[in-house]
Amino acid sequence: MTSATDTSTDPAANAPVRVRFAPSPTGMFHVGGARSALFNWAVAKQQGGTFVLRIEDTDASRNQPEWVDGILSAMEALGITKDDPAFEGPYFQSENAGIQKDAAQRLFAEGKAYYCDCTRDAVMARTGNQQTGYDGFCRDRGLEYAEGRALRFRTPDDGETRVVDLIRGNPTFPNKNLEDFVIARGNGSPVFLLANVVDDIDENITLVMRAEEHLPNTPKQQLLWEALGHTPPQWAHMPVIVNEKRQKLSKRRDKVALEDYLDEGVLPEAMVNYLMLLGWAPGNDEEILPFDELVRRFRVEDINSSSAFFDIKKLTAFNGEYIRALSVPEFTEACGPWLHAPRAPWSEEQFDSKVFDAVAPLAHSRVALLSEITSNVDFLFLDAPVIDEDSWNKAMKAGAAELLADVRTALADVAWEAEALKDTVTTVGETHGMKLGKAQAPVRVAVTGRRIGLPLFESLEVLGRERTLTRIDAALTRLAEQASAATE
RNA sequence: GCCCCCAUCGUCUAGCGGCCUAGGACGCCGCCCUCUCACGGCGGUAACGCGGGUUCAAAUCCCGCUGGGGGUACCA
Repeated sequence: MTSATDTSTDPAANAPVRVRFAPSPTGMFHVGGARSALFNWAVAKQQGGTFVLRIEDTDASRNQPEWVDGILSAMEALGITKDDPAFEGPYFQSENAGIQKDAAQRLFAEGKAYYCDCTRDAVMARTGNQQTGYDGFCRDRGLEYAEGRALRFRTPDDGETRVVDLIRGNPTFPNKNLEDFVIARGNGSPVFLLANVVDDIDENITLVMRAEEHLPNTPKQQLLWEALGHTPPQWAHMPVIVNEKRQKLSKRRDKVALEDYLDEGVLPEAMVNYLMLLGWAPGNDEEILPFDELVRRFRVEDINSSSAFFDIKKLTAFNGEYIRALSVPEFTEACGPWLHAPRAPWSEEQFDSKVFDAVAPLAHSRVALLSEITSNVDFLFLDAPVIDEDSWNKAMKAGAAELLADVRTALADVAWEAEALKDTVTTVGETHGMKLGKAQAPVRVAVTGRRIGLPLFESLEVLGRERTLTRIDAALTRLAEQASAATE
């Protein structure tokens, strides 16, 4: 005997799909939530259906109004926009409190739910301290409502509840394992299990696609759908996203806020593409694809059922691809936030957009995260380069001082143009028995502060002769100090 | 404890009984390009958890084991 059979009101079988994303505003927008939203969005977009955003704000103690704005703006960044005809909402669960309570009352009136005044301790004492759940003590006591009495749903004693899940087959739960769960608190407020179902019914949701952690809730919710006189929706439980230890990503121990990744310079498009590939593959051995194409190929049935590791390295690689696919002007535009305070270490007066434009093409392929742009170009805007000590120690070996001194002399009067600068350093290097690869190192560190970075001679050209010579002089001075300190 | 889910390279995955000597991507390692570092190009490394079945044939189906994970609230 299965309770999955419908009880009445059968919604039009071929009606356009209505999916929903129902986050609770209790913190930063989670990448796992982002993926859920995206998968649901993909289904709605592909099938000409509707995507409903519902804010589950019933736990007043943990909700913060500002988190709602965070959810909205994060979704906007992902391309899930209120302006799209497929988008509906946002609705707020708290605004549905009335019909949720009505539903609870109806269940009570029909004998499908009953009031219970058991405390947790009392239940524990009765069941022998085992975690076996509620024992049904109040089932037939005929209690009426009173402050402090919770309303419990009466689950079937036998049979089983089969959940039809698009991703994982048909998980089946013996009804005897389903305790009489609480649907309304002692103060009358509806609990998640009920509120969630009532809202889904109210919003005519036809496909509930959510994370696997909700799978154990599903038989209970399906029972509720039926008890309320409706045919349950289709279910699809997607795998959880895990950390390197294969545990569900949590805000406590893992970096999960979408905003954090965006702040580091992950392009939203790259994030969307990466997230879509967590638990699903578009086929054809292809990965980097525009969202529209991913939507075209998306199939709920093809979503994987095993958990997926959130691999920042691969995300970063995707981001590099997306950055390189940008035109230089687009790249420059995207770098904007990192070129000014507070993210940039230089002041507005020090910054020169023309100078940046000159090196942008060179930086373009060297950046996998937009935030990396600052360390690539900071030497152009800061008065003096930030010397990386490790780079200094590696580049300023024996002979570096002599070489630098000769380079400095040669650079004093040479046409200030990349090719000529390169020839100069090449020639000077040869007189010291160094190939260009080796000879450029001390110059690079003296001028940029690091041994890796943009092509040196183009950088010098943009920097200008005066500032270049000043920096070489500074390096020479430091070298001399080091030498005398070493001989003392 | 109980319930449920899951199981292919380190990672994300392709594979849905023969096209598999298991493909792609990230990572890693070489080589080429090269003023450093990147980019790009080329090559390499590396997986069907174990044991039983079913079948002419199994990574693919079934069972068991083992191992992971999720849930077990008057949170959502």
